Amino acid sequence: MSLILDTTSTTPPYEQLRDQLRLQIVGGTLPPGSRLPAIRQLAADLGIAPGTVARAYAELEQEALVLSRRAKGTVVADTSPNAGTALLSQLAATFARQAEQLGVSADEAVRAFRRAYQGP
Amino acid sequence: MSLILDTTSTTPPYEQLRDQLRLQIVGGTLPPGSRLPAIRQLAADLGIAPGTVARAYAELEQEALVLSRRAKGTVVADTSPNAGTALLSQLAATFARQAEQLGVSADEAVRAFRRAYQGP
Amino acid sequence: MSLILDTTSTTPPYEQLRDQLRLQIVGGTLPPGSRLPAIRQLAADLGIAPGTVARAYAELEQEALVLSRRAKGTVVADTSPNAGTALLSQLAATFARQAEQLGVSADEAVRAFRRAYQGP
Amino acid sequence: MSLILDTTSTTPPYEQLRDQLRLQIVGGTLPPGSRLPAIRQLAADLGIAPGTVARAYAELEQEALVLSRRAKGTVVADTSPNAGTALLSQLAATFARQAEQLGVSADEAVRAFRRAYQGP
DNA sequence: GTGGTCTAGACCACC
DNA sequence: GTGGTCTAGACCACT
Repeated sequence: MSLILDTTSTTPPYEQLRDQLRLQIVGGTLPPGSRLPAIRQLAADLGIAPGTVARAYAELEQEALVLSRRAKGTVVADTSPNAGTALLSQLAATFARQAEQLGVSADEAVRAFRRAYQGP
Repeated sequence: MSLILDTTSTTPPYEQLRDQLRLQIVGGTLPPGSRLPAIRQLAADLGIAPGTVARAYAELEQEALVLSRRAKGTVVADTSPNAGTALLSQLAATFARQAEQLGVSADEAVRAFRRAYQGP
Repeated sequence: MSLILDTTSTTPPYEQLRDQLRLQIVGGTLPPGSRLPAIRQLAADLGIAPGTVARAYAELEQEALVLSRRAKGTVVADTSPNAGTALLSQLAATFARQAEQLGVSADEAVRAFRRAYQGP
Repeated sequence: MSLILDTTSTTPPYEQLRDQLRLQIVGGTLPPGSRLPAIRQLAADLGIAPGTVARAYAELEQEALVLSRRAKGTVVADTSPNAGTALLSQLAATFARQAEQLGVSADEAVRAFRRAYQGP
């Protein structure tokens, strides 16, 4: 479980948490049926208040990405297969807007991306 | 001057403003020597308080991207020519990290990017 | 905590506050880990607006002399041991420039200083 | 005439000007009877507005350090011989207060001063 | 008219 | 209760 918080950012911790979990769920790193860490456990690990973790989980539940069952914890829901594609499109669009504002060509942006990419 | 605020975002308006101006400055859309809108003018246009615009300008001045002089307005400074490349690398890295967490291949991410890109 | 504002000076209050706190931090009067007064508390004590204190704290955070954490307050950071020496050199240089412009010898300036010094 | 303005400082230009002129008058670099530069001339040299220079001169006149005579310009007045000593004491006191807040001994402060002093 | 600062009070996120 | 941000309006120094 790689979850990292930047406490100096103005992005609230619950959003950082929610966004990272969403990526891992939709991308399959956290497959349907797997359990998220218990709220108190994760809060302790990250050194934040339980309410903050709870809020991140609640927002994911509202997006139907997880299910919270009393006393059973929070488990990853079955996700629609195109959720990943939709999220990727959205993230790509953000980068595209930035490149456009920078006045950078598509090819330049792609080269910068390939230089940065180290993944699978 | 295309400057848009997303009032639903949790990113504070002064950061949205600062980030967009930074892109346009290092990208050359706002060339060295050009004047930014007067604080009160831009505040009125965007429907926000002058202090919010002032803060965005102040942070850009701290990054040495602009110079603010009393009674003379705020002017784009001479920027190091590789500032644009550095910023692009950083933005590309953010997108790359997201793609990696999503478990998406570089080629898939590039395809999504090219679909979203509509620029020059 | 000795913090005094000169309301007749043209030096803005947030700078006076910042400068005094900086001296006490790098000098060790406020040791690493110690808490600064809460923003609203100090503002009330000094009879100024909270935003003014907040700005002083924000600038110190930017200099990495303090750390501000939501709901945890503002705490003195670990500072490089030569920060004090560097600051002393800078203040001594200011006095030296003034003495030079006055056309005063080093010995005269030192005598005046020793007469004024009442410290530890 | 060495007069330098720091346009980034929050100290208003008219105060910077006034303070530097005061040092040079009281210290004898500008002897009694000598003429200050014409207001418009100095303003042009420094790249500031004439009103700013006029204000600095006006404050010096109020301190009886200069005399403005219509059409004859501004000339340095006869100054009391202990003006220099008084000003030196005041500047020394400022440095002493800073050293004290820094928790630095008189000897340390003096060493730092002698290192910085390069004057006559 | 321009930026810089301050006020007084508000809401938010967090603990 | 704590810091972070925003508002709406004010005064100042400067051109």
